[in-house]
Amino acid sequence: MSRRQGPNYAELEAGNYEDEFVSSGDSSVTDYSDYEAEKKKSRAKGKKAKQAVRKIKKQKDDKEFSEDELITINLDRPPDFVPDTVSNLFGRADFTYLKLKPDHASRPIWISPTDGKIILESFSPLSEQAQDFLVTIAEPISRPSFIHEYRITTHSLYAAVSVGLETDDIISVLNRLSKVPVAPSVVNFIKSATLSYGKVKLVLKHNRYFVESSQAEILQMLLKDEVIGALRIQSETTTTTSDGLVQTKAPSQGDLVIPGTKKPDGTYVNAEPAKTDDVEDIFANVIGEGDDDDDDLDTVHSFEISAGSVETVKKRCQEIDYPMLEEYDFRNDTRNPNLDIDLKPSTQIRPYQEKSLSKMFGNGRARSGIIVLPCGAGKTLVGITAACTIRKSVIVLCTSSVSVMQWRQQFLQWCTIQPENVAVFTSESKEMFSGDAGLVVSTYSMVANTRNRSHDAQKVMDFLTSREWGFIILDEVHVVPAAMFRRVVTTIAAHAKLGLTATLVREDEKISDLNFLIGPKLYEANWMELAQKGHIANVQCAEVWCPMTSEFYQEYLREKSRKRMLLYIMNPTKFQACQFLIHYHENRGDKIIVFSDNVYALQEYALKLGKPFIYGSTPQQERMNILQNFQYNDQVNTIFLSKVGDTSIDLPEATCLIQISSHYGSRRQEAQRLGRILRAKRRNDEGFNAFFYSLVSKDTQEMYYSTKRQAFLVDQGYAFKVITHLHGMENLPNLAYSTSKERRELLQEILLKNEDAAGIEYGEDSENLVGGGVDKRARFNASRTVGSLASLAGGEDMAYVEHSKNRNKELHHPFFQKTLYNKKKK
DNA sequence: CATAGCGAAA
DNA sequence: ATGCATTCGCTATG
Repeated sequence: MSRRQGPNYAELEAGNYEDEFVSSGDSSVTDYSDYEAEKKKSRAKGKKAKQAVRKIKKQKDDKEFSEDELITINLDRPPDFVPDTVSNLFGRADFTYLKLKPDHASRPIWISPTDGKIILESFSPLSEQAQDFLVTIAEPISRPSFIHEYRITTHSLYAAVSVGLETDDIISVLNRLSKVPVAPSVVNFIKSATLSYGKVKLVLKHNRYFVESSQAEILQMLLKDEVIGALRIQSETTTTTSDGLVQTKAPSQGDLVIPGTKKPDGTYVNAEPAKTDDVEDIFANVIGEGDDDDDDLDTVHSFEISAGSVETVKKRCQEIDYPMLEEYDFRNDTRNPNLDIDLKPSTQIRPYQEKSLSKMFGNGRARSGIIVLPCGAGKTLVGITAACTIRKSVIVLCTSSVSVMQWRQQFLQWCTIQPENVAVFTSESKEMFSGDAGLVVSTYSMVANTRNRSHDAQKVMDFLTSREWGFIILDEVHVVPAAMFRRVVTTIAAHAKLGLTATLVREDEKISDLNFLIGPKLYEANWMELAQKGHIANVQCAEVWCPMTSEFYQEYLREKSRKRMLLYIMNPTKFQACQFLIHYHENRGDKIIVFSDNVYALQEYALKLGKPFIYGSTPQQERMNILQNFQYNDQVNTIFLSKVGDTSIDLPEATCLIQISSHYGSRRQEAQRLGRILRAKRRNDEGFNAFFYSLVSKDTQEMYYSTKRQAFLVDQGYAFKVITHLHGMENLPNLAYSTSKERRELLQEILLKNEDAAGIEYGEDSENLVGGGVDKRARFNASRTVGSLASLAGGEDMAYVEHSKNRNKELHHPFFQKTLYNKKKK
């Protein structure tokens, strides 16, 4: 299969380079060449790593190829293949001089010599293992169906080293996977970037912070640094050697078992994938559960710094390319009391959850870092399992008090922790656990609050800051402002930190902050892969182009940006499309969520269609009421949500999502919203089971934003289908705004509403809508006849037609009556 | 004493 | 630069 595909593709692609990237004067500038080839030779490796390296060396096809053996890329083929699915591919540089290895067809990746970009053919049989490896050592840039793009950066290499990979492993595996010999520039970059990585550790012992390394020279070097040297604390209580450093015994490793990874028959899930050939063996050794420690030395050296200067030192270390790893040797921590917590025997964790945890606990200690999983993929369970592995006091921070209750509930559901050991710290409940160790769930704002606290809150805060925490879980790390984060991380003394997020937006200032505030990215899941394996829903994404009606477009052209927005959101055609899609999917048996950023539009839409809606000022009680009805009441199949739905509302499983206002091109929001229907994990083998629509008014600004917003999802491999015509929409009974009179009235209303935009008072009506009640405003469209929809001209129909009405309903099990968190009294 | 409503902050 | 949603603590109300 790939034998056949590989060469073809390679040649086509090669041919294409010639045509597409002629004369490459402006190849992207890179600092790779700046790294001189010969720094110091990398130090002796740990035994396991050595074994892995030896094993690779043994592979027959890993030999060096002589110049004669390499194939010059054929430039005479026509450029059949246009690589527009991958952002920029190799830029505009000319790589036709690269020589292919003779067996390039069986090797899945290309590596650019100039900027560390890696292209992976995801149809290669080796692709899955290669992906495992590449996400470890490189940043995923774009992962559509056939070709994936990665990039090696200093950050990604840092992450690779911190999960236990060594310089030589990285280079040899890369070389083995690559169709072309890995360029010396790339090798040198990897060497020089990783040489200093993973050598310095930050260790919290007895509430004091130590900078630790197995190499005294490195610490001496750090102490000579003007920033770090000044922050050192000389303490009398510890004995120091002649060089001024403290010497202690290096922590030893052992056989750590992550709970939940055992199958019922007692065998490890780990051992499950049958090794079919040596290739997999290599990957298991090199990438897999890399439990090799950094060195075999039995002593480590350290010096102390104050808790207050931790952040400065960490930042400085990052700057001088000696980033500190934070590790917690929890099994040898006798000072902090153990927490009696374990996963319930029935709890099984999934392979990718286990994989992410194995990155965290790879060397028998708990590494600090970030795990990236799409929403609905069980981030919470990963956090809980990690807590059950460490078995020390845990503190969980989330963004809202709603998720606080969810975390609490999940902990009680999945593991054996006693309810009296669980404390909730929010504005409405300020608890402390009574035992030696326990679990605290709180919010960022509660902990990071700088304003004056109530007396109780202060008492709890003192409790939190006075003790040493084994583990801190930081939920939704991407939303927390850096400043607040800083405060949290510095005020709470925690040995291990785990950040959880669904979307780690790259090339963002905040993300690099996270790198030294929490740690490197330990694991990032591939959405498509999870969907294929049935862990999350398979989603069909579509962008529906709704032409503006002529009246609206006239006004649109006249108005300023502020009013323009309202006009294209309230575009009658869009409204009709929305109405049609709701109708269509309700008949399919879907549960539908409609998102609108704009509160005014949200209310207009919802009221006119007679659907319940939730926005900021909807009281908590009523939200619950609406959500309960949405989940269990067959009459309520559609709800409208404002931005509240993005975070902090526990949405029941919906299967269809419609976006009517997608302003401000935020990729993260788009991803987050898509995540709302990923939870609906059904029988994926039957095709798509969730639908995501973006309604866009044609020829307006929206088009631009929409493309921007989709970028993240496209990079994750989602294909957006453009729908220009909704088949059958004209025949929908009660189609709104089907006469020009109605449209004119709407336009008048909008232009009027625009003036007094502040005074919108429909909030009080919303309780009437629960349970499918129809608002008085809905009667206007009660018996309208269908008008012609000349404006909705277009070629394509909706691409999929499914008529099994009850398919999706089957999975709403009537007996799943969830206990209401707000029924609970403190 | 519980709860709703308000303003401030970020 | 602006809108939206959040949370916290205070205060009025029965």
